[in-house]
Amino acid sequence: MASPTIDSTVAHTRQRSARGEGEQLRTDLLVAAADLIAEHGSVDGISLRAIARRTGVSPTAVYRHFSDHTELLQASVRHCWESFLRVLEDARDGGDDAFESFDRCGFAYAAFALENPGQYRVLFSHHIDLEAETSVVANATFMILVELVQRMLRACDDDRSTHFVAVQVHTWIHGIVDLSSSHPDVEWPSIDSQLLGLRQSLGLERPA
Amino acid sequence: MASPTIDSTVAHTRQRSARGEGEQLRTDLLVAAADLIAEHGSVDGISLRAIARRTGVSPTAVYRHFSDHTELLQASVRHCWESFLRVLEDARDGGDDAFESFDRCGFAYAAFALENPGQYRVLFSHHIDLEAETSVVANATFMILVELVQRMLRACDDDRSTHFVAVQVHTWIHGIVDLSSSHPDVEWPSIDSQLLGLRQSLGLERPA
DNA sequence: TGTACATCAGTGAACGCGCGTTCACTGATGTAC
DNA sequence: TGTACATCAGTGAACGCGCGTTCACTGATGTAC
Repeated sequence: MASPTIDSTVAHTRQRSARGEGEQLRTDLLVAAADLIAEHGSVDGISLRAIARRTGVSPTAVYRHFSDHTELLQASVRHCWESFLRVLEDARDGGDDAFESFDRCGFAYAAFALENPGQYRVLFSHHIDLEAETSVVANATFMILVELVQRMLRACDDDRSTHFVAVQVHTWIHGIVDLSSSHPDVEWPSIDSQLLGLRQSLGLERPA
Repeated sequence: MASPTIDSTVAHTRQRSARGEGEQLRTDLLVAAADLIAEHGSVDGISLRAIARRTGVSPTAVYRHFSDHTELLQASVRHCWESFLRVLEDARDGGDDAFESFDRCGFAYAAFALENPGQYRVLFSHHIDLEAETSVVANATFMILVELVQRMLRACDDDRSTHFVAVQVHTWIHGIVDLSSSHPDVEWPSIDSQLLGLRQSLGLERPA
């Protein structure tokens, strides 16, 4: 409840970047921050000093790349969104069929959330003042879904509102993965059967 | 992102409880903690001193009722669960018809979550080591749902698994209210239309 | 080819702050005699 | 009816800690001449 020590791991090993390679530290800090967020399950309580420690660098080195603690956390949230978007794009682009893309995206979505519950929660379950650029990325992930739903509804001659159905898919899948990852002790039905139930209940099946 | 000052409000007004009324402070602390959790949207970062300040009492007074910071937060989470359970029980008991009870509970659930987003998130969207007694309360809320689903399925001669359908209802409604309250800036369909869509998609309609 | 200098990627000490917790205390109120 | 005392509901000062941020610095490396 009160946060246990979360950053005992120190990277003693890091050696100073070569001249001109200073940007490497920026990336290293974002990755360390994302890891800490993932472990902690929240962006609150992730200190600048803990991120620096995890990266193997003094707290003051952070200020060479970020103007303050807040900017570092914001950049790291954006980093998480970009990872998530890439996962969904890859799943979508694994083939041309909309129904198969939908299934692949569903599994990829669930896999990301269950493997990175802390990061996922930061993306969707925590009210954060996003920078504009992050909102753009967040919107792009939803547009992947909207597009797939549109292609499926067309293939079925189904005249439901694309946006409404996309919201239904999104709210439901979010509920499934958020509850599963928040309450791993509960015996949930398998993710596969839940995603199948979702697709059937929402009538998103390939026409016969 | 970095927590803004959240506890500027100090209750100067509180006067010392009368002799024998010392337990009043315990309740006051739980309410103050729940309020702070609700405002902050997370249990992390809610300090014992902030709770004492909000209650109008010195930090040391807390130790007359709780052994430490963690115990205070745990008790306050349990307090939130009990409020939530009471809301659902009241909604369920507003009439005998299972289908109407289901609708009342759905609205009550959504109303609680949207009016107390911080509290709701603490209940469902944050992995916490619950004490045993809190788990009992949490289970009781799910059993309300299971029971209602069972009555509806029976009325429909529907042989689907009660538990599976109850999980479907739970995951979906959680997704709806969690996303709505986490992202109030997005233009979601109305809660009413989303709950209606849920009930229709899951085939929980009164037989004709 | 040698050297002075600028640049770069950081470090380390120090600051003021809020935190959880401890300790000894205060002052009102009920109770025993 | 008066008084000594126990109990109760707190308070206030102090502690050591980790925090975000600042400041002046270091030492390696590239570059101009």
